Parts: sequence; C-alpha cells; structure tokens
Amino acid sequence: MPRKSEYAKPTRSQKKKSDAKKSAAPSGKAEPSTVASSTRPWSNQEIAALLDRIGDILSILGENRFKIIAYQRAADVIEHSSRGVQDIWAGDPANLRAIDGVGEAIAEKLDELFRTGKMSYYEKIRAQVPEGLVELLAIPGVGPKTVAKFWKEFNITTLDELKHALEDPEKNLPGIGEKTIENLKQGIGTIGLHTTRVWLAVAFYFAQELMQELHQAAGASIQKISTGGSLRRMRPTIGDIDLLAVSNKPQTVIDAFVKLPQVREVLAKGDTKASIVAHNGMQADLRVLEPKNWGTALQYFTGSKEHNIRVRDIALKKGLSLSEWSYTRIKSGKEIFCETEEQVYAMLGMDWMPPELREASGEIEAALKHTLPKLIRFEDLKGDLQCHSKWSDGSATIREMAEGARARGLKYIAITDHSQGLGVARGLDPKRTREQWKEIDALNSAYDGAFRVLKSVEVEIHADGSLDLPDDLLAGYDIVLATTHSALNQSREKITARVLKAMHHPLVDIFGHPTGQLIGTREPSALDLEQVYRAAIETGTILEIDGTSERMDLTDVNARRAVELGCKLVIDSDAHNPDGFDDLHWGIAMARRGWITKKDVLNTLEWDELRKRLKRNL
DNA sequence: GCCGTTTTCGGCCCGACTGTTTTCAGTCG
Ligand SMILES: Nc1nc2c(ncn2[C@H]2C[C@H](O)[C@@H](COP(=O)(O)OP(=O)(O)OP(=O)(O)O)O2)c(=O)[nH]1
Ligand SMILES: [Mg+2]
Ligand SMILES: [Mg+2]
Ligand SMILES: [Zn+2]
Repeated sequence: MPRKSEYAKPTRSQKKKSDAKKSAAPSGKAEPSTVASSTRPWSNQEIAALLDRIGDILSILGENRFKIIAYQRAADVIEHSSRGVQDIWAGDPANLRAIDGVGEAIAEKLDELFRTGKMSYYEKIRAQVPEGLVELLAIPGVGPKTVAKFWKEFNITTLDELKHALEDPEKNLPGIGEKTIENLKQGIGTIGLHTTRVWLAVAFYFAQELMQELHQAAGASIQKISTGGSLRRMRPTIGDIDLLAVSNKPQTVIDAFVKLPQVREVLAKGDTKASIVAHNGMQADLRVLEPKNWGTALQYFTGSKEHNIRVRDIALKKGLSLSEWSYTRIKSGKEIFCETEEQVYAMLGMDWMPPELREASGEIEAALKHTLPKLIRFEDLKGDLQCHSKWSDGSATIREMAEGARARGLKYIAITDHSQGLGVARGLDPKRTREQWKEIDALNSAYDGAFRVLKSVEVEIHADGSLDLPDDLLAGYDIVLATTHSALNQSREKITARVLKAMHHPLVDIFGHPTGQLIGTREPSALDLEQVYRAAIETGTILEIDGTSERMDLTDVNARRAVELGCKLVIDSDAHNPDGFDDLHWGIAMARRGWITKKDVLNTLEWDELRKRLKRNL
C-alpha cells in the first residue's frame, strides 16, 4: 500500500511556474503515483503534472532534449485545454491524437493510465531516479545537468543531503567553484520566498509601480517602456513582470533598475537585460534596446514562448532567421530591422495579432489567412449585470454604485445582492427585497432615463438544484443571476445535475461564475462544462465571465469553447464597491483571450435590447 | 516524442548571462 502522500495531487515543478495554481500543494513532496487500485477521473491539471514530471525525470536521466520538450509541450497544451482530456479520450487512444503535441506514444500511455489507473512507463523511469532529485530542480540556477552531477558524482539525492554537503563544500563537493557554492546556498535559501504565480491584477499594479519608480530614477534615459510577457497577453495569472525599454543609455537604465527600492535580490545583470526579485517575492525582468529593435524585441518579449517558436519556424522556411534583434537573411547574412510589431508580422504575410491571442492556439493560421477576429473592447460594454451594495455584502449604497458605473461609461447596472439562504453576506429576505426595489424605483425616477438600475439578485442554487427564492419573487426582478457557493465539492454527476436543473428554470437568466474557482485557493468544481454549454444553448441561459481577479470565471479557454458552441455571454465585475467596476477590464481580457467579439456578449447591448433577449421575456 | 503543400525520416527558435570549461556548457527567458 503506497503512502498516503503518494495519492496527493501531482503538482507541476515550482520553477517553471506553470499557472496550475498559486498555492499548489508543496512541490516535490507529493510525488505523483499512477499505481491506483481502480480507475478514476484525471483532471487536465493532474495529467499535465504527470507529463511534466516525466520530462523532469528524463532530463535528469540525460535523455534526448527534444523528447523532453515533447513531454513538456504536451503537458502545456493539456493544461490549457478547454476540454477534459479524459473526455476527449472516451475510451479510444486514437481520439487523443487530435490534441496538439500528443502523438502515438503519449496517446498510448494516457490510454493505459485512463484504463488501469497506472502508467507503466512512468513507474519504470521513476524507479531509475531517486525520489528527492526532482525537487532539486526547483533551486534557481540548478538544472538537470547539475542535478545529475550531484547524484552521480557526489551521491546527493535529496535537498537535505545537498544542504548538509554545502556545510563543508571542499570535502563534499570537490571541483565545484566558490561562486557556484554561494549561489547554491543563496538559491536554497530563497526557495519558498519567491512567489509562484499571482493574479493578473496584482501583477498589473506592481508593474505600474515599477515603471513609475524606474521613470523617476532614470526617466531621462528612457524613450519608451512597455510591459511584455504574460502580463501584456493578460493571462489570468502571471509568473513574473516582464518589462521592455528603449534607451540611448541602456547601462544607466539597467543600473537604476537593479537599485530600485523594491529590489531584494539581483538574479542577473548584463548589458541588455537584468532580472530581480522584489521584496514581495515577484520576479521582474527588464530588457533594454535601441529604437530600431523595438518591433522584433516587443514581439519576442511578449511571447508566448510557443507562439515565438512557431513564428520563428515559419520565418526559417522563408529563409529568414528571427531574433529579438532583427530578421537575418540566412543566405546573405543581411539584417532587416523592424521598428514595429506590424512590420515583424507583415514580413511573414501575417496580420498583427493582439497580444491576448498569442498562445499558439490558432492565431498564426488566422493571421496568415487574414481572418483574425475583431475582439471585444471595454468601450463596447453598456452595462454590468453583477454587483453588490450595502444591502448585502457590498460597501457602498446603490446610488454610489450607480455613480461608479456611470463614471466608467456604463448605462445600466444590475444590483445582485445575495439571497438569504446562503447564510452569509447578509442575504436579503423577501421583505427587505421589496424595500430595496422601492429604493431602486426612486433612484431610476431621479435618473430619468440617464442611467438605469436593474432589480436583480444573486440567487443561490441549493445542493439539490432548487433555488433559494420562491418563483413569485423571482418573477418580480428585471433579471436573475444564479450561482453556486455551497457544496462545491459535489461529484461531477451531482453538481452537473444541480446546475442543469437551475438552468432549466424559466426565471434564471444568467448562470454566474460557473466553476466557482478562486485562483490559488479553490479549484474549479467538477462541473461538466460541456453539458452546461449545451444546456445554455437549449434553455437560453446566459453564461457569465466574472471579472473579479480571483475568479476569472469563465476563464479564457472556457469562454472560447462556450462561444464556439453557440453560447451567449455577459461580462460582469462582481463589484462590491464603486472601484470594483474596474474589474470589468479583467473580464474583457478573458473574453479577448477567448477570441470573443462583441456580438456574443449581451451586455454590449442597450438594456432595452438585452431585455428582449432574456428567456423570461421570450 | 512529434510532425509533414518542400519531408513518414530528420529535423526540432534563438540569444543573454554566468562561471572558470581558456572556447563553452548550463540555465534561463
Ligand atoms: N523565442 C523564445 N522566447 C522565449 C522563450 N522563453 C521565453 N520567451 C519570451 C516569450 C515570453 O513571453 C517572454 C517572457 O518569458 P517568461 O518566462 O516571463 O514567460 P511569460 O511571461 O510568457 O509567462 P509567465 O507568466 O512569466 O510564466 O520571453 C524561449 O525559449 N524562446
Ligand atoms: Mg513572464
Ligand atoms: Mg520573465
Ligand atoms: Zn457570487
């Protein structure tokens, strides 16, 4: 019988900062096991962690690097797939080949895993490498070659053994240089101090702070500055802050950067780039270049990595080598500089792609065919259909919320204070609800058409699928949002049946924050989203993108899948105070990352139009 | 291990920074 910890969820290695989750189970300790007595559901997250782990083990074993990359790529694609890989499989390994990066070998291995709960290949290679070695890869600056050296030359197989050896390096680690020893000690000391991934909003505001600070310190030497990386692509979670600047005095800017008051540790510092770790644990990378390099550099630093690799591969086939510095004609060696990203893509016959699309998920093909979508923008939103007031757990009056929304260009909001049964958040009973309606009526009269407050509610869907409020009350609202907060750990069958029952209710207009995820805290529920999408289309229920930074629910790939199947969405802030409406920007980011255009988002309509689209009014 | 309007075999993106390997390997972005 394997130890209990071996059944813990596999987690992807800390150093790679996969956006698996912010506060994942402690890395290294929970070595995934595929030896199960029976079959069970496997989440994409777990499958990705397993493939990643295989990649780690193979790298320590010194396997062919392209084989390792193949496992890592498959892991990446699976982690960000909108559909459950086990669902795609459906009992036939051939179905798995449709997944990018999954070929015959990985398909067969996953087939065995799903059928038997065991993957012999993983068990085999796992037995060849001491268990504690993989976690050594999490030490900054330590990669597979170094780990293999510890193991083969010094018989070190765990972090504790390495720490012990470092107490007397001359004796225990002969041939390792002095600086390397220092870096190892330092690196081990910072394990756990560096953040893994943070919410988009957290990274966004910290990046603003760093850029302002850098501007104060060296503004005269900076001609241009921009974010790059996952932050510019607006991913829901961010591994580090990537900054890019143009300067005629690069060294001045780099020097100023590593001396910013936010800096705790300098990881690297050279002529064109520097990496630091801030006191808050976030890493920040800065690259500094000349104006003539801006286009290629911004394209490079924005990524994603996989997007870059594919773009560079296409360039190669046209006889061009692309780097952050320039294109180079391979035959003549002639350099071609691009000052804008448009030029970089135009060289290859591609339209410019919004950064949000650059995830190697079809955007390159669309750019070549000139069929990129016209993505929704913040300015397209006319209203917000989820926000809270003092009547329940919000901190502002309805009027203050309305003014906050109006200041941001919106024309209507739905006040969705919680229903009572939740027992939390001072939910409204029918009596208080009718009092609230009077206040809303008065406010709307005062606005006299200039703004509209809608009577709404965030009604809890009970564990059995019934709603927390009686139908006669639900009928009195302008629009009703139904959500789940309790019993989110129900089985897939139970929670799906529960949600579908609510979606079939004629007075449920929107199903909000569908998976219930709280990034870094709570995993998405086991809800079968494919069934939810079908039910949404069948019943005319609208699905929500909740833009609160810890929710992002539906998230990018799920929203994309929903709309591809024909669902209609709304993008809401879930604001609890007037500034909370700014979270609509994160919701818009998810929609844009989901390739979504204005026509599929119903709160881009005026209320009079939107009202006609609600199933209660059909 | 994956993949294919130049290939079912032979490629697989490209460069910065670090340390000590005096000409480059390892790690990272
Ligand atoms: N061509 C190429 N570009 C890369 C590679 N690795 C990273 N980049 C580019 C694209 C990335 O978006 C950018 C910043 O790298 P990061 O490691 O910070 O990744 P990114 O910001 O995309 O995700 P993150 O949230 O930080 O994990 O650098 C690579 O191996 N090749
Ligand atoms: Mg980054
Ligand atoms: Mg980075
Ligand atoms: Zn809620």
